[in-house]
Amino acid sequence: MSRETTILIIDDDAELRQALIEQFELEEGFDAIAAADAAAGFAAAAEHRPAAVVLDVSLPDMDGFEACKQLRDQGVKAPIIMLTGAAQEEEQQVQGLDAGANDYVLKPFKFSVLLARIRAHLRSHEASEDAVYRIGPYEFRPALRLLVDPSDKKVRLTDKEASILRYLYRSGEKPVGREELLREVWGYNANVTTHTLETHIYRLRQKIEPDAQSPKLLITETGGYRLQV
Amino acid sequence: MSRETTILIIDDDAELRQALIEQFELEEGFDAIAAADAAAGFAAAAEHRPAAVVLDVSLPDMDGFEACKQLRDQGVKAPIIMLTGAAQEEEQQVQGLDAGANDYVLKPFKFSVLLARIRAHLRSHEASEDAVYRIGPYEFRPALRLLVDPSDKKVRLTDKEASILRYLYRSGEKPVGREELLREVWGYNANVTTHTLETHIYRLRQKIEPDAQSPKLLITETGGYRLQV
DNA sequence: TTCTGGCGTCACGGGACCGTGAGGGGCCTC
DNA sequence: GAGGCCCCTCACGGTCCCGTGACGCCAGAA
Repeated sequence: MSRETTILIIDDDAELRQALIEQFELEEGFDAIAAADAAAGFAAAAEHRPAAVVLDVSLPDMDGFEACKQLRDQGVKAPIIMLTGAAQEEEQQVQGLDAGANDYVLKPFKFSVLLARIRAHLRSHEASEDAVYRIGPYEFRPALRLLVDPSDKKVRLTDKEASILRYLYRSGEKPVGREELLREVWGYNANVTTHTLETHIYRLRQKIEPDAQSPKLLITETGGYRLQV
Repeated sequence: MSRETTILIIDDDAELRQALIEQFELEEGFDAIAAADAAAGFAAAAEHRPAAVVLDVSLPDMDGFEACKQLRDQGVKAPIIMLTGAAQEEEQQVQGLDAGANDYVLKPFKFSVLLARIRAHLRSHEASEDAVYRIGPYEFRPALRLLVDPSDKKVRLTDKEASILRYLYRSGEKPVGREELLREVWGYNANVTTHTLETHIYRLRQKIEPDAQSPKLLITETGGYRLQV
């Protein structure tokens, strides 16, 4: 399924790359992709829109600080964690953080530490305006209430529609009961009926389903709805 | 002025506390407040709503992990940076980050490193849904388009009103020209006149100024507006 | 078969939000 | 003092959003 959180690793050390990919994928259930130099990293970032980036400070074609800046210029809002093996650390840390990195981890590091830091950044980035979810063929930006399809066409969602979609997304592929959805979107003392919710689902489908008659993304389950991500 | 970014330091080492306060205040222009134990820290967090928290792992009345969790439970969404002097670091780092901390810095540390990390967190927290600004007597939550006054009364803002207020806030006390504000709020090719903006300012004043006739917060300057924070 | 409950479809009306028009006050310049 | 400019005030109408009502379809139970 396409819902996995994607981590991009940019490092010229093939061994480390491979080790990180394996641990992210097998032990943590992330999607991990890797690039050996900055140029490949930029391309991968543009294509896969990773949820986080692990970036080595020394790359064959560019130094990591410059790469970090260029990633930001390229529009990458995801957390960037820089890795270093260098000795004179303090100044580099400051430099890295000022270049737009979110964190700076010294080699050698324990995988568990890197992982905990990535998790912390992902967690705090969740609540960010820049957060981007992938739903079927769409890019979904909850804070902007916007869906962007592959041909870059933009669909504006209303407040309620975006809230529904966000809650369904965060529930993964688990079906969400109508009552639960009402509570989450309308508040604990929702004084609307499930019929109102059904109407919003109807309108949402008109916007996101190519064929609203046979929904492929926003599936009806008995008692609720589910997102086919 | 009340606009300074407030940093809360919770540490039982009086010397370190004093050194940090001085550096934050004198060298960096932050407001710094300090507490010697967790209980005092909770009270200070509730009262001052700091933009970031520096938290020692070992406190007289509670360990730092527990303190971190309680801060979160208490509703503190600001970045929390934990400090440690302990030797067995890795496990503690993971534990701290899992407890809800955003970062974990080892003692001894260079002040410049701590500062760079705080800056990085403040920067990324700016774009968060949880960001809270202080405007005059109000708490302003841009993502929720909400103003909360001292008596906890809530004022809902419209989209445009919130955007205007956010941009003015981010400009500090510098006056912002009408054209600039139009560009920022309505987009680069705004096809509305400044008269539209003036009307929104009028409506905003109706909501936030006790006496809309003589504005105390949203001040008219020649050519634009300024926020008296 | 008929009935019933769950859900989809669609139209209607009210309210919120926003842009604009009309008018007015204050200040400066001629 | 007349005119012009900047800005405030407030009302009007259009559009979007949302809740609800009315109706229809389908499946399972009676």
